[in-house]
Amino acid sequence: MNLPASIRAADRIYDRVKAMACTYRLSPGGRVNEVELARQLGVSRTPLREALNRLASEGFLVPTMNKGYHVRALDPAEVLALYEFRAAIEVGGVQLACERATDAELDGLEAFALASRDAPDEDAQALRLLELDEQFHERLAGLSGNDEFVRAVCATNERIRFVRWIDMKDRRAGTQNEHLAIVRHLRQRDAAMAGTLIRQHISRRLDQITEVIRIGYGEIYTGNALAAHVLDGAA
Amino acid sequence: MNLPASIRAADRIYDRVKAMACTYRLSPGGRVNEVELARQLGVSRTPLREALNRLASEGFLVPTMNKGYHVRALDPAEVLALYEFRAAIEVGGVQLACERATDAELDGLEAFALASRDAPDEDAQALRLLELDEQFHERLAGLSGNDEFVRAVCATNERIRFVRWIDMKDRRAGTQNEHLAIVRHLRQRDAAMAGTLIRQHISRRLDQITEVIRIGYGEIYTGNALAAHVLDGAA
DNA sequence: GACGGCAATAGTGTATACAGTTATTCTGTA
DNA sequence: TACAGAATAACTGTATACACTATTGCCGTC
Repeated sequence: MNLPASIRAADRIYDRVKAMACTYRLSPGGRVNEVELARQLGVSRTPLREALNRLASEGFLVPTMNKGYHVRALDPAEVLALYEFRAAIEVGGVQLACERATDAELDGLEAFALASRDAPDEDAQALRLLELDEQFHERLAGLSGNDEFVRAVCATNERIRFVRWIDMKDRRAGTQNEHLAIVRHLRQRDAAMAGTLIRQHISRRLDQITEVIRIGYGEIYTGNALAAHVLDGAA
Repeated sequence: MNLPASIRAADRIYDRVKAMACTYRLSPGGRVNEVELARQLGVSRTPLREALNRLASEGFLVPTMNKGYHVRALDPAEVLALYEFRAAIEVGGVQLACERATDAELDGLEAFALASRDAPDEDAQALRLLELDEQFHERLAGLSGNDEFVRAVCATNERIRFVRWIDMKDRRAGTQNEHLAIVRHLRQRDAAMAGTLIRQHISRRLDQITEVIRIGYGEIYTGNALAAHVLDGAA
């Protein structure tokens, strides 16, 4: 009854290509060359196309008739839409969590937020902060007791990961304290306030997204400042 | 036999297989036999696998290591979760619509709801009602001005279509009047009330889902009572 | 008859070949 | 030189072949 580690080539490269799309090592707007990419990844086109397919239906790639796939461009309007969508999901999830989460679960989440806030300095890199932030939100969504919320949160997190990573760079503090505030209102079973807080928490930097994306494009085109590998396994 | 003449085979059969999964012509829980299904659809396994892949990442199928895909079973808990999720999305979308929709757009939606309510009798089949219902909700989501909401609403609609179809059979009236009430509160820019109404509208029959699913299983296993083709192009 | 191992079968996952479509280069003409 | 159009190359979409895994049926042992 042992579950062998996933040996499917399609699964392996799915993660790699997704990482490449998230970090924009595949240049945004550019066309994906299947033969070239397959060669680069050391597999044939068949499993690669499987991965591209899944990525397209998740919104990372855009299929074009008889011209394969294009990497979705870094579009401010779209990122904004994703932030809005994420806010709606998380507010909804928090309402359910407020009804359903046990005190023990909330204790666990509070401990996580506390530990994240007091993490040692060497962990205070933008990447590490982003990772902790994503984990908090995913765990929070999990307290809704509804996996659809978790899946939706994870999916949107992946699509805005790059932007949030850029954003994290000059947003050192505050995040974890806001997380703590949310958990504490949940423990008081104050759904309305928790919902308001998480909405603010997500919307706070919404007006700066366009600027962040401008910076992001700079990072992309100034070469390896992106440190291509760093975002690969963030979640 | 390689004829990508007009459109991609993968796209064609994607819709067909999705319909088969939605209507449970592919028996829920059962394993999908690729060679058999490909033969049945008149294509090779390659485009079929592409379709199966997309359906898996959309939640219609469940991939299993070295055993292909299984049709997702009709699980009450999961349908419940989808209803909850849908409620959260639509409530969020309505808040945005309340801020952004023009009076003209709301007029249009109201006209649609009115026309739906007063549709001629021969249109009052469960399928037709479901179709109108889905369209209303998708148009409503569209007024949020955020395509992510639309996509999410459409996606969840597809996954609960079968259950709602069963449910529609003894829920003739009321739906359209509730739709009208929602639009009218939107026109008064009363986001709170519109949100409450749509949440109620969606949650109303939540407690009967288990029963509905039981009936659904009956329909599935009593053969063509399902009228397999009817749900195919509902949206 | 029950059970365990082994052969045979069926089925998935991957690679490769091929056909049709799009992009590019080359060539001739004005 | 500029440009149109054909020839060529590059690439995608599909079919097929093959390798490896899981399942099934069979046989012998207990």
